Amino acid sequence: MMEEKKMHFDARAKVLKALAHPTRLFIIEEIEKGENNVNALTAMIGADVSTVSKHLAVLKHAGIVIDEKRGNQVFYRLTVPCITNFFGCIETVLARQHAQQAMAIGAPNSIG
Amino acid sequence: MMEEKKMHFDARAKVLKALAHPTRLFIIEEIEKGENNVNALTAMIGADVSTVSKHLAVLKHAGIVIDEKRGNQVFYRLTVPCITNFFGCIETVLARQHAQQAMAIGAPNSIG
DNA sequence: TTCCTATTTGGCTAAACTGCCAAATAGGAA
DNA sequence: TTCCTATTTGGCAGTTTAGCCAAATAGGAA
Repeated sequence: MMEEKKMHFDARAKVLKALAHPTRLFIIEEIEKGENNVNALTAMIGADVSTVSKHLAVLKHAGIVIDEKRGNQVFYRLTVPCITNFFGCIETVLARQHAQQAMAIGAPNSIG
Repeated sequence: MMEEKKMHFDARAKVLKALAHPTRLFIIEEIEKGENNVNALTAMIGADVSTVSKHLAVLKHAGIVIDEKRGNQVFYRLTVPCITNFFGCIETVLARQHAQQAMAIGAPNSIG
């Protein structure tokens, strides 16, 4: 694997890694509707504030969200609007999984 | 967070987690060109065969690739064609990161 | 200043992930 | 059968991640 290509895959993998957590996906979907502060997100998620803060830090470090301090609150919003439709293909994968399961129940050996 | 929604985020996170590794991204890009067997991929990647085999198992378990045994070789291919264009948004995030870095060098406080 | 709220950081434990080696498994050829 | 190649599986050591609590930091109000 060429060195340049490898760095490219590393960079993409880092972004995906930041996305790959249910709480962080929730945060993304939530702030896609509009910016939100840590406290409000924490109330919705139901985990410790420190946990939510760290999830936000992961998203920020990956360049997915951006933060802005106003008064003693910190508001987060998406850096890129495309993140949400981004999930269309994942849904396709999931739909396929469900289809396979259904086929497996009906006809165990018919999957090619 | 509602239970139903939580399961949905869990499912999406699992797919993303499977994608979030440079070697697996390489595999995806490679077999997107056409099916490939474990040996050939291993040669390209330059890791141990067992390592590559496990990466393929992760992708398979996530429903991203499918395998087919022919003779004593196993060929892998993508289950869904969309996985590749899927990365468009990630590139946008990465481009933004680079833009931010460039701006940070030229004008440290001008990022909104 | 002191107090209160919002957020981040440090530290810890438990769990998950990675990559290698060695061994097991499977198919084809002799 | 035995041998060879292709692939998967088991296991182990090192690294990373997740989530909590406690403590530190920052801003606003009294």
